[in-house]
Amino acid sequence: MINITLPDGSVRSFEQSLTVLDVAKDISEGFARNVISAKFNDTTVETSTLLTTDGSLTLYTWKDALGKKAFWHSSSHILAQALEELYPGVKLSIGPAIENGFYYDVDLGDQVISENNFKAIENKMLEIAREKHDFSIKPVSKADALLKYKNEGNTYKVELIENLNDGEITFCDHSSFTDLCRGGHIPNTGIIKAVKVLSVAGAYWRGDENNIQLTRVYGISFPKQKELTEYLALLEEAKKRDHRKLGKQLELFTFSKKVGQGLPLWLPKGAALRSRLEDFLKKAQQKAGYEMVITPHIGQKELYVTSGHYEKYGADSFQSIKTPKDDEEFLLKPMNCPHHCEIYNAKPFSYKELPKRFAEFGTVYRYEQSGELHGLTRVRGFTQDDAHIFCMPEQLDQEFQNVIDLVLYVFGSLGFENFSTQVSVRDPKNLEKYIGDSDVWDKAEQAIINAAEAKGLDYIVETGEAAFYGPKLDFMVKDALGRQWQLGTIQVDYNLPERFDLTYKGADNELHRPVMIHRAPFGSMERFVAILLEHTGGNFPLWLVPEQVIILSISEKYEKYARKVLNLLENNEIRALVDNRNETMGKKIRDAEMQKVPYMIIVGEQEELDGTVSVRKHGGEDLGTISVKSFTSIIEEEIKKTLKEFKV
RNA sequence: GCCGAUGUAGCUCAGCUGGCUAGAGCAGCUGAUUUGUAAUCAGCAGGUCGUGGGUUCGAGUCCCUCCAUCGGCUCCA
Repeated sequence: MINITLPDGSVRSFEQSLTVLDVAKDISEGFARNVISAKFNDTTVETSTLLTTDGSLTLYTWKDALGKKAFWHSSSHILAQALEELYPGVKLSIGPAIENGFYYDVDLGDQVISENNFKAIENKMLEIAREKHDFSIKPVSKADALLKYKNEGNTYKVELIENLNDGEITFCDHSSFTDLCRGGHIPNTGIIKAVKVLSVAGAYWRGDENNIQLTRVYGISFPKQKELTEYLALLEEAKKRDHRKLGKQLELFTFSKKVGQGLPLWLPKGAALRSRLEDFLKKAQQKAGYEMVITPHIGQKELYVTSGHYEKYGADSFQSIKTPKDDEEFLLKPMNCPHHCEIYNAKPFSYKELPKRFAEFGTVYRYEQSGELHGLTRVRGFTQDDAHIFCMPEQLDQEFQNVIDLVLYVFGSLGFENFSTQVSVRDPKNLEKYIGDSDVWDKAEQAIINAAEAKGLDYIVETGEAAFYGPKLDFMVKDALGRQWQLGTIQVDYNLPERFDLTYKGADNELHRPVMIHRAPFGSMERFVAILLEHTGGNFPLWLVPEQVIILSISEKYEKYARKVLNLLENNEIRALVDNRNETMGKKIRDAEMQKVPYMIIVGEQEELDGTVSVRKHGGEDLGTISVKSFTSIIEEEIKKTLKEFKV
């Protein structure tokens, strides 16, 4: 007699051992047809797994995240089989399910896969799928497992197996195909009805660029053709929100081959938008007790030797700028902290004056690898909304929490709700990557976790993601295609104060060392605007948008009245412009719609006579004919709703 | 930096297996039209086909170099 507990707490008793699928059938035949994977006592199992003991069982269908995982994991086996058949001699390495689909990393020798081959791979995969092969898991001894792959000359699998213990090695079979595998499959290949090979890329073995580069084939699969079609349509939709496309369309920024790659040029509308963002933050920072400072774009090499940046990044950065005569060397500043440390050092501070909070929209230059550049999200010259807080150790927790409040305020004002927070700490296996004593790092990491806890953030801890001088709390947001980007960041640093010999006079009349917080709520203006573009699809909040209102005159006869309305709006600090082109109303509306102007005002004979305006919102909503005054209050109300004051 | 792909007018794209002065729509300019909620009509102008080299009687089309961009990998102070 065995008892199986289901997620709802109910217990089902069975006379004898039975498979996962049997339990599903016991619940309902219909349900059982949809069950594709399961978890038994926290271990992923197959639907064919025989249950011999009491335990709790969770059954998954395609609708569950773990069901999808099993589906895509199984699909990657089929991809591997297809590749083996199409590319003789291919060596398999690893092939997991990912957030959207799966991939397989293979060593093709001197064969090459390109987009032209995708169709053939898909067809082969579908052919295998249609044959409805069962997936079956079998235990294999380490010796046998090694023997198989040594015979095949597959060093990747051999390396993987060598790191496994005897007794925990399993192979998964379907059709004529066998692969080293931990398990977690769907019942048979026939469930996979639609397959798409999405892309092919190079990927270093074990993620290490010193290793050989394998070929990574990305794919996705679905139980219905319709779902694949919908997914591909979704991808197409997402591409329309690409900030590079929108930035061009809305004339916000551009790049020039002559100026250089990764060096963004802000166009008038983009520059205005950006300075509006800066003003917004300046206002909040002023309330929070920050003081603005300004520092130059270059600094003596010695400055970065002191900070430790030169040793860490000097070789892979823009190289030094030399002077005509003397043997001086300057570097383009890759960050603002060393400059701010010297501002702190400009005069002695008493503990009574701390914390000092120096803020600057500081433009920095970093030599990013060419393959890394990406629109406005990864560039070589960018402006950080930087600030450095110098405080006493006992002020650290409170200061850090205050910064979290500021970041949350910034995100809230711009409608970022789907962000995640991560605490980035040292990689304990690579301590040589970091400067400073271990106990100081412990303190810093603890301070961040304390603050994140105090603010109730739902954070994850990422090891190895810390900056070389200190751990950080990062605010991550996804772009249109689901790629994760770091925007806001808050970092605790005990090291630079040491290196720059920063001090304050304590109540005990002794000199003490302050702690430093680096922080940037936006992260960088470039990246923030990019992600904001992708999130809003170019429909910025009203307070931020380049043009809030466009006034469309029906004909030249009403241009004078249009100017009058413009004037009234401008008096109320509403950003508006007049479209008095000799075009039809339909054309003017179409153009304004494509420029994503939030409000269109139409003025003709009727409006001029009554002193009113006809209002159309972006997207087509008709607000009717109203007075200019009530229109301005509509605008003011909408702004008030999204843009709240920062409360300290 | 590495793997794969792409690069034709300001923008979006066509140009088959190499063959006469490289096409279209939009944007621009000129003119007509004076317009009521997503494209009025006509005309004009605009391109050393990313760059440099090569193959060929002949290259936008084939090959190589470099540059830039895109999708990944690595990296990200």
